[in-house]
Amino acid sequence: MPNKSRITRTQPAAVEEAIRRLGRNIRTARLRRRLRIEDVANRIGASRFTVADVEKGKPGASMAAYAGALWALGLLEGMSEVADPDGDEEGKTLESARSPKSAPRRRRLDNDF
Amino acid sequence: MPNKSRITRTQPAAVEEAIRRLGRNIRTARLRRRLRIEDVANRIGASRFTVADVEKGKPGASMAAYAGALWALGLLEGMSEVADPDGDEEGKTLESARSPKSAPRRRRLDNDF
DNA sequence: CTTTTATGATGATTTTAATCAACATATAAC
DNA sequence: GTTATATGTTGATTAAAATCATCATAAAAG
Repeated sequence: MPNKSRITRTQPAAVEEAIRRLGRNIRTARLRRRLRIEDVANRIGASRFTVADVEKGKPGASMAAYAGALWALGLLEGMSEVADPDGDEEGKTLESARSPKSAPRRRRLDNDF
Repeated sequence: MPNKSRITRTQPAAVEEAIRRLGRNIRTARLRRRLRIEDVANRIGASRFTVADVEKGKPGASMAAYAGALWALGLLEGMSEVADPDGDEEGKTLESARSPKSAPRRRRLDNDF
């Protein structure tokens, strides 16, 4: 990351916690399968340090590292359900029969949020 | 990433596809909520470019970026279920009543996989 | 159609992720 | 207990992520 990388440092507590939990889950799954960190690393072409970061729930680690670890453990399918449009009830309710390709225009000075 | 960054380049097709799908799902959820890429970016303290990368399913983008986007859309909870130990039937079966803190020792020259 | 805004694309800059080496520690196997 | 292996830690190196600026394109609103 470059310029004032805010994203990896200033994150809502809920986000950091969710990532840490995912890391712990991955670690639990690996140990249950009797695999070493290095085994997982070898399967996805990464170093043991990167996989260790994933298990620690490091926010800055790449999605490729997390998804790769899940794949190596046979747990990738669960990721496809995250934010699945079919399960996004709130989104379906908000959607007004249309499927816009860009967000609606904002009026000038409409700095909401 | 540094030295010969393999992880973000050499990924199983299934991993890349799963990440792309997640990105598409995030985009769909955002549009349903009538939010701009920039709105999501502002909520998590990221640039619009980073959020755009997430929606494109860029493997190298950080987990913080993906999780942050999910959080901004109220979809973070789904992430907690990924690799959830309680739902990992295969893992539970493999686990032999014990909870080892490190993987089992490997005999010399046991370069499996 | 016109206007306005959201998004895409490219290139440059800066911070950091991913890597490796070396050593320390902890845990499993015996 | 001893031994061997898995994991943790620290610091250095290098490539890439995140950022920003700018311009181009596309789509919504009127």
